[in-house]
Amino acid sequence: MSRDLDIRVCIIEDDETIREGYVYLIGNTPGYKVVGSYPSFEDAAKKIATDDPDVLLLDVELPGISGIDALPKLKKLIPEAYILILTVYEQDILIFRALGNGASGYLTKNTPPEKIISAIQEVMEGGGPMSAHIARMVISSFQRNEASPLTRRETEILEQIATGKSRKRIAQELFIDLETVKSHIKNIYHKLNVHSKADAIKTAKDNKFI
Amino acid sequence: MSRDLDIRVCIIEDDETIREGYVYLIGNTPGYKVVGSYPSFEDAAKKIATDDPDVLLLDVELPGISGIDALPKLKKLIPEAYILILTVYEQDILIFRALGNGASGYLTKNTPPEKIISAIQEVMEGGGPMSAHIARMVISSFQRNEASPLTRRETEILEQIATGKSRKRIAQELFIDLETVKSHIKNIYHKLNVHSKADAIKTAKDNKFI
DNA sequence: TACTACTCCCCCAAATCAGGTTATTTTTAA
DNA sequence: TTAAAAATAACCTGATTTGGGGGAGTAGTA
Repeated sequence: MSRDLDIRVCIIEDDETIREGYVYLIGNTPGYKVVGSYPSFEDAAKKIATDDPDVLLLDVELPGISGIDALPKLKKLIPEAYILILTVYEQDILIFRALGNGASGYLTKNTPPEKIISAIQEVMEGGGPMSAHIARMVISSFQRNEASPLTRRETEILEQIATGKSRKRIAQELFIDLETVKSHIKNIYHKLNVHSKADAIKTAKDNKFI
Repeated sequence: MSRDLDIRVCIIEDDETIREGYVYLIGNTPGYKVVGSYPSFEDAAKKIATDDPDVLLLDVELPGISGIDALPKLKKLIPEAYILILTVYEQDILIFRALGNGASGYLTKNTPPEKIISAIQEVMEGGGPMSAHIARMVISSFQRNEASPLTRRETEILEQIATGKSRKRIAQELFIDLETVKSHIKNIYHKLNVHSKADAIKTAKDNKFI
């Protein structure tokens, strides 16, 4: 019999073999308890709220609605639970959408069993478990392109523009003349080969200049 | 004698006791080699390029120039090396500035010795080692505020505004009338109690509405 | 039914933006 | 220490955008 303080885990995974593997792994680990396991979001939706899980292991590639799109809905059904993504995909778009939609961790499926258990433990203790490559991609998303053609001041001004501030306001806050700001902007446009704020911001963000 | 394939590690840490601790730990781990250890960036700057480290352990609170501000300069001196931040500070501003300035990992000083070793290993293999709390903070930075007062369309439009696009262009890309965009913006301003693009963007970002 | 979200219309004045050219001073790097 | 790069500022023009006021219809939902 499982104790009351067991960590309650739910699983949504369409591949039966893999799903049963997780159920077996977690069910046989002391301190953990599987309170629900489903092959799709649709199946889970009806019952998961009463399962009252602490942690949900979620596959991203599900039949019907994808795991990523299911995330916000699951969040509403079980707002207190932590959701860990388990997937074979390591595409940046998927990762960032998953994290943006409320996932608290992101593991690839080659994660060894003991690591899955420790990830569940970790997320319960306030951590954010991620596979090594995922963590690197997340960190990289914060980093700038060293080879930016923009000078320090130009970069600073373009960042300010990206916050929606007018040229006049930027001038005031940087203690320089409006004409100077305009000069910088002209130079930025020339360097990036654009003719508007929006295009400059897009180009700069795409290339990690800002 | 250390072999040629040892991972070459440098350390910049002002506290001598801690620094010597790291030197001892790493120097006595097979497969790792300490090629330099310094109490400040200024001391490191002269010699670190010839040390040719694979990984640099960097403290953020240094005498003179701070570790975070030293990061870009260190990157230029040793562009091939991975830099791991080691610190007692867990403030978000510090973390994001460090990652933005080129750090490949972020560890707190209560990290046990074996974890420091495995973090060095991990970063060499393409990972992004982070302490549990740091990882959670990084993940949280991607997440939205569920309690946003903005509707889906308003959020979408404010996001578009934040990319620098004009109302006309937003209208075209969303296939709605310019007047509709203006209506949404008025509603956004009212809800956020602001009177300009810049203030709306700032409020929305501060509160993670976008 | 009332409410919310989304859509569209009219009006207005002020402010901002994009582009051109030139030129001085300050910083940085060779 | 000198040349190059970066940052600063000026003057010009015309087109575009912005913020704010009002009102109103439609669809979907509680």
